[in-house]
Amino acid sequence: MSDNVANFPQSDTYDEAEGTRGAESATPSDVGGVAGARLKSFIERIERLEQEKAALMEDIKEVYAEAKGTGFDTKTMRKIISLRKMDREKRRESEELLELYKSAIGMY
Amino acid sequence: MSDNVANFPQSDTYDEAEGTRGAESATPSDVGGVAGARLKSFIERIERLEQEKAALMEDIKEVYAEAKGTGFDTKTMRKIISLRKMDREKRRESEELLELYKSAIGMY
Amino acid sequence: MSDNVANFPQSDTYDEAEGTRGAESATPSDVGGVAGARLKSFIERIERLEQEKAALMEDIKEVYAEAKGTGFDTKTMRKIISLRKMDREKRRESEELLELYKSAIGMY
Amino acid sequence: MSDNVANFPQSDTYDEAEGTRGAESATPSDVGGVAGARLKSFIERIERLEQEKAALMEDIKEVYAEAKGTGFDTKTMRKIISLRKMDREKRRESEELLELYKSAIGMY
DNA sequence: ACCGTGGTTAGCTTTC
DNA sequence: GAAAGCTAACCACGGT
Repeated sequence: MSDNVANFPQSDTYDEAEGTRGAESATPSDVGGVAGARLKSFIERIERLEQEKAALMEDIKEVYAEAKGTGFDTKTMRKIISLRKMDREKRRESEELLELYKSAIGMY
Repeated sequence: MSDNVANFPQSDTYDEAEGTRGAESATPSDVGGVAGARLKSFIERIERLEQEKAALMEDIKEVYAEAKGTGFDTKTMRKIISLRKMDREKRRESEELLELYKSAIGMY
Repeated sequence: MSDNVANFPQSDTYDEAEGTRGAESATPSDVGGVAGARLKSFIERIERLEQEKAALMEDIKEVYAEAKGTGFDTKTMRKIISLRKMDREKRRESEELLELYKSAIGMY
Repeated sequence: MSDNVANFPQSDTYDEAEGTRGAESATPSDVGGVAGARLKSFIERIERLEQEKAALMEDIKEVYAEAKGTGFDTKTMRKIISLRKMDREKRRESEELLELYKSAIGMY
C-alpha cells in the first residue's frame, strides 16, 4: 500500500451506537466499530469459500486415487486433462479473435 | 509400471471389435474398449470438479472485490487470513507432534 | 514483450567481430552473436548455483541420516523444524501486518 | 512410526543427573538430557544449511532478474536449462546402463 | 519393493 | 515492469 489510508474504512453512516455487541470471544469487532464487523464478515465469507475449495481439491484427489486403483496412470491422466484444457482455451481465444474480426467488419 | 506399460489398462474381457470408430472428434471412447469409457468418465468427473473449483475461486475474487469497493485494503485482508490459517495449521501440527511424542514414549 | 519478440536480444552495438571463439562444443554462441555469449554466461551461472544448491540438499539429507543413525526419528525432527519455521514466518508476517496498520492510520 | 520407541534416544552414557533443569525457556536442552542437546544440535545444523540453500535460491532469482534486465526472456532460459539438465540426466542414465552391460559381460 | 504422502519448486496470475 | 501469492507438478522419503 503506497498511501492508502483507507484500509480500515470509517463507516460513513457512523452514528449508530455500537452498544449491543455481545461476547464474541476473540474477534475485535469494535476496534473499528461497524467497520470491524464488516471486515469480520468478509473474512469469514472468504474463509468459508476457501474451505469449500479445499474440499473440492480433496474430491479431485480422491477421483485420481480411484482411477489409479482401477489401473490408470494419473500422470497420463493429468496430461490429458491439461491438453483438453488447452484445447478449450485455444478455442475460446480463437472465438474471441473471431468476434474481434466480426466487430471489425461491422458484423454485429 | 516400469516404463508405462499398462497406463491404459486392457479390459480383461477385450473381445469386442473396435471397428466403428468414425469421427473421433475429441473423445476416444473405444480405442481402449471399455477402459476408454472408464477413463473418459474419470476425466469428466475431474473436469467437473475443477469447474466447480474455478467457480469458487471466482467467488473469492468477487468477495475481495466487494470488500475493496467498501474501502478495505485487500492486502491487509489477505495477510489477516493468512495469519489465521497459520494459526490453525500450527495448532494442528503441534498436536501431531504431541501425538508423535506420546507414541514415542509408549503412551498409547 | 507481447508475444516474445526479443527474447533473444540483438546486441544493438553489433559491429564487433565474433572471431576468436574457441571450441565450445555444443553451445551455439554465435547464433545470436554477442547475445549468445551473454546468454551462455547467464545460464552457466545459474547452473553453477543450482549445483551448489543440490550439494546443500545433499548435506541436509546426510544430517538427517546421521541423526537417524543416532536414534532420532526424522519425522519428528522434520515436524519440529517445520514448526520453528512457522514460528519465524508468523512473527515476520505479524510485523508486516502491524506495519500495514501503522501506515493505514498515518503513523509513519 | 509404528512401534519406534527410539525417537528420543536415551544417551548411552546416561548416568548424569538431570536435576538442575530450571528455566527451559525455549530450548528444551535437558528434557531428554544429553539427547536433547544432540537433537538441538542436529536441528540447528539443518536450519543453518537450509538458510544457505535459501540464500542460493535468492542468488538464482537475481541472476534471472539480471538476465531479464539485459533483455532475455526468462521463460526461454528456464526451458533451456531444463533441457540441458535432461540431457545430462539422460547421458548419466545411459552411462549407468553401459556400466550394467559391462558388468554383465564381466568387463570390470 | 511399491505405494502413498508430504514437502519442495517452478511457473503463472495478479497486483501495485 | 517488478513483486508476490497461488497453483500445480515434481520428487524424495517413510511406511507397508
